[in-house]
Amino acid sequence: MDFYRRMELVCREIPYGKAVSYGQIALLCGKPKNARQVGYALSHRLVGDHIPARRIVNSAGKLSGAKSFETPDRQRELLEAEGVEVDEEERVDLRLFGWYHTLEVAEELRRRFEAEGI
DNA sequence: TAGGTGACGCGGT
DNA sequence: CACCGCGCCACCT
Repeated sequence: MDFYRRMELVCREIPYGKAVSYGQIALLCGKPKNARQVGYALSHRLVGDHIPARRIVNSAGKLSGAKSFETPDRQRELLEAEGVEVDEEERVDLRLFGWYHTLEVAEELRRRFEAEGI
């Protein structure tokens, strides 16, 4: 299975104005223990730049990858531009802006991976 | 092959 | 709350 190709499809499902953790992405990709790999893929640009990397934060809501953007505050600016509040600690409240995917979304993605042999 | 490094996460304190 | 220790795993020396 191609984890990075899966990541691309999963990331496209993250809604505008929402944020999600590395762990959630890994889970949807079928490898719940690979949260670190999600960060690795993003920092090394292994999944293309057309995915909403700005919406991926750690489980505490912190913008842990901000330093990898054009400028250190770029991620915060992009998120705020779509209505996501970021506090002075570079953190978003996932209870308010977190993306809680449905079982339907998870199954739909699984079917797609299966169908496309990913 | 062995050891080090993280855009990580969880549980304990 | 915060901080810390530890498990985790793909990659890179």
